[in-house]
Amino acid sequence: MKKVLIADDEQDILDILQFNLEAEGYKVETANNGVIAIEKAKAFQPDLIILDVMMPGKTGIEVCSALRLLPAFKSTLIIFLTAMSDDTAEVKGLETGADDYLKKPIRPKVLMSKVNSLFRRVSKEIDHNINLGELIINRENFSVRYKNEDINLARKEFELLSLLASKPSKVFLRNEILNQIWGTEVIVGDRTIDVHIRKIRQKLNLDCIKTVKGVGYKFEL
Amino acid sequence: MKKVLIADDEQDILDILQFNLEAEGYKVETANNGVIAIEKAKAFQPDLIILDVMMPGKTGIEVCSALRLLPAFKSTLIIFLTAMSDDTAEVKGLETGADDYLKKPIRPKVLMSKVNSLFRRVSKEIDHNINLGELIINRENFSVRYKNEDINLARKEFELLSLLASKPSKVFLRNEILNQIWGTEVIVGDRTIDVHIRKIRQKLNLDCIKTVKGVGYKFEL
DNA sequence: AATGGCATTAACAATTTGATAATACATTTA
DNA sequence: TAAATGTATTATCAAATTGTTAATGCCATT
Repeated sequence: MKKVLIADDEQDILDILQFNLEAEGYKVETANNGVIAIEKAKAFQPDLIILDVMMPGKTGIEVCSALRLLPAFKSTLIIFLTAMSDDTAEVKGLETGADDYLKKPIRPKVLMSKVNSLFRRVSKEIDHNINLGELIINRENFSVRYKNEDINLARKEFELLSLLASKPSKVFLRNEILNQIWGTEVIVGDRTIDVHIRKIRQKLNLDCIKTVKGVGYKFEL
Repeated sequence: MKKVLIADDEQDILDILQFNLEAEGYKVETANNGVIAIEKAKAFQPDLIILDVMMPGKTGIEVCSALRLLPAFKSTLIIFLTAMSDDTAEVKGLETGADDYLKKPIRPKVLMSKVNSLFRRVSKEIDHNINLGELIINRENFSVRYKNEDINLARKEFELLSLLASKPSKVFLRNEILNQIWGTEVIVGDRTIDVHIRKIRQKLNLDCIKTVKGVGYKFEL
């Protein structure tokens, strides 16, 4: 079940949004201001955050920028709520890294169609992407990003990392790995895997591949 | 979701148009005059721009001409709003490169039918154009423009570039490429793709085709 | 028939990648 | 502690892959 966090200083709006979202099966949390929104976001780990732009204290835009700095919120969906009056807010909002915006007064149907279509959009991308906080593996682009920097992995290295990361915490036996990546035909020596593992560790400079002695390897952040 | 920019100096008109467009699921931005319209157009990158002809400062026609000079707006839809009185405006407007015009007073139903039908018309053509900032690929005329200069690509070169550019960042496997461009019947040698790639790189003089060794090629600006 | 443009191939150079061996290190076991 | 076992690291070489250039054959046009 998808989780949505709503932040607005008007209780009415919170109620309306919460009602509608819950009616469609989303799990909802609310926050009355920007500071609380950030706290709740960290605790609740929502898939979508709806942020009012004008809030006392921290504005929605500030909340958004703050969250985007955290790896856990790199790819969280964010929608802004703006009052009719603020004109430039929209442009600025999208630049800050929001995925969409919504103008007040809110019409539930418009809201829900936006929310649903955002989730639909993301669910298509999910096939190709393994998203692990600061580490993003994209099978379509054969790319690996860590802390927003591209890591250049060779083919076998990529396949190996990709395999391990596809099921974090699962221990892959050396045999399993050989079968998955090298196939049953090719026969390679024992040290081959180690060497590739080492290169990945080196390039990634991140201790995410654990050795399980006598058994195999596993991916774990 | 399609993006629409509306420029008019009358707030009433902006409100009416915005309301109707958003009700149909368009993402809307507004501008009160020509200068702001141009700024917003650049930032917002709308799919459709609705321009009032009579605006203080820059007229809609001037805005249109200015935008059409920029490659990013070569194929953006533009609709003019004209008062009953201006007679010649329509003709002039279409000459400047507008796709349609609308007479005031505006009737929402007429507006929406025009907008929708324009998008429908374009959605058929959209296959023909790939627009990537300074690089414009037009499948209809087999033409490629880079920085407003025509690049002359041979057929296979064009198809290849066109394929890669159709999904920037996606890595196309050599097999995929062969299937898409040469089909399954024809069998060509291994170096054929490379040679074409090289020629494209040479002619485009732009480092946009990346090699992913052992995998394939991808387009990336 | 001659020309010019294009697609393909051949041949070779350059580069990248993968596998292995040799060695060093770490952990467990006797 | 010494031996045994398993893994890490490094250098090195072989193999695979791609880049480049020139040459060939084809086709349409003149």
